[in-house]
Amino acid sequence: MIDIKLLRADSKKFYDSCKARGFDTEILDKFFMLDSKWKQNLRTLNDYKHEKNTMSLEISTMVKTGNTEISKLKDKVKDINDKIAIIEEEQKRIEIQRSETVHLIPNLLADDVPVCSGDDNSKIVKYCGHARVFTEDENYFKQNSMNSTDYDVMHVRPVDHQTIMEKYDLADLQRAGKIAGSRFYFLKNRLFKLELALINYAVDFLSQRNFTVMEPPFMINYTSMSGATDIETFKDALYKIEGDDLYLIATAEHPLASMLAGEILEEGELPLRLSGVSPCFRREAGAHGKDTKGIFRVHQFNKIEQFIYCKPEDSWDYFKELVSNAEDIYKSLDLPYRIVNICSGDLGSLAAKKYDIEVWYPSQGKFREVVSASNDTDYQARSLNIKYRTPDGNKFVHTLNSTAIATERVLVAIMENYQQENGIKVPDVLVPYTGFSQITTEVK
RNA sequence: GCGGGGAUGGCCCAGUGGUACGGCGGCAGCCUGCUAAGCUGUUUCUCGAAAUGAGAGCAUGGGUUCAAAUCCCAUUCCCCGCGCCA
Repeated sequence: MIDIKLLRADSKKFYDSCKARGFDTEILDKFFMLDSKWKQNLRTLNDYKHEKNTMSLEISTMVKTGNTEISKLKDKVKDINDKIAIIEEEQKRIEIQRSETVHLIPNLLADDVPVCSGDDNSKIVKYCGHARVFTEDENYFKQNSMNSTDYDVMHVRPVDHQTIMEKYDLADLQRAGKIAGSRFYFLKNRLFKLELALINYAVDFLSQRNFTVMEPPFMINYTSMSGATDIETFKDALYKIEGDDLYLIATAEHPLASMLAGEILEEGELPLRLSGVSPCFRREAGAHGKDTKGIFRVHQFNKIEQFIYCKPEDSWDYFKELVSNAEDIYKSLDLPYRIVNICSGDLGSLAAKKYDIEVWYPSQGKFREVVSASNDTDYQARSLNIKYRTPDGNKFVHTLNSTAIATERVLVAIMENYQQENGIKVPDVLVPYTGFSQITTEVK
């Protein structure tokens, strides 16, 4: 959530930011309307309460001195109590409305976010790697990789991952569909082992970079979820457990962010580098018809997430650190990728800035998102009330998050980029984790 | 799931209906040749330009009362014991 004091003091910033994101600025107008009402009410409420407290004190001294003429005063206080009750009820209503409104106001944009909308307008920051590109995709590839010339031309379209999975008996989507529905899967044999290898690789990788690795709760309650996300917008994306106040997490970011809710950290504890390994559950409502085949877009996938709590003045440095950690992973896996500066119209409301890493998928002839790194500045920390102690008082920390590996998407990327005539080569860095270097029909 | 105990400011802890005691730590100042000790103040949130202004705040939500940390009801979490369980 945004800083109400800052909003009151510098409303123009917020109007500009909202416009750039394509948000309706009416919410800001609505906020100011409700806020002035709220302030007005608060004043009269406090005046009445003051009067009440004074009288109560008078009664107290009268009781002590044995004065019995207190019933008149009691009646007066009762009258005031009635008035207070009426205003308080109204104030509660206003507060709820105001808080709903405030939660709809998105974070202020960082200065270097491209102002526009639509995926195609996000700015390509960097391309890296050696790609395999089907002849027909050559122009598209060049246009979207800052004119990279580092690629092999394929004269036959590379095979898509669902075909590969079928051929080598690596998954069972049909039976998963039977028992759970579409967008679920059984991962089998060496593909499953490859997934375990990816998880272990990421865990080792992040441990070496000073992250505390952990497995978080896979379900959290409403309060935590709404603090960690923009829950009103994402309600349809989340699975709710019937009969309990629990939601399945859509990313480990949710528990990693809410775990410190309400806490005050010591300056020396920061930065706090945390990594969460968890399944992610997403309803993918509104994605009908998109990526319906295979395991690219599914209701349940595993992910290793990076999360950092830090001091406000350091957060842009840690943003770079998160992105370069992720980059180093894709470099080490030798997957061709580009980095995209997500434009204002596509940014989630928590993020001040977001970089995506997109890997080249040769069968699709497209770059597709595998990593999303955001600096949420103090927006998430304010909703969750996470501060740190400074000599000038307690201040909100900044929070940042980034994917390290979303395993299902990376498995797809490996199958597509590492395919050979009679199998899939395992990326070199993963071989120590898998114990095999090929996925073929011969061995399960 | 059952029984018992508990939750108070950054931390520890007191408080059986009258408006949060005390300590520790942190910060600021005073005192000191320096350090330590000592002394004084301060320590959460909100409204307010500010006040030597006011309000709120004792796990959460209700209730009783002129007045609730305190009494009543419900809920959450933690600890101990029992039960169940991969």
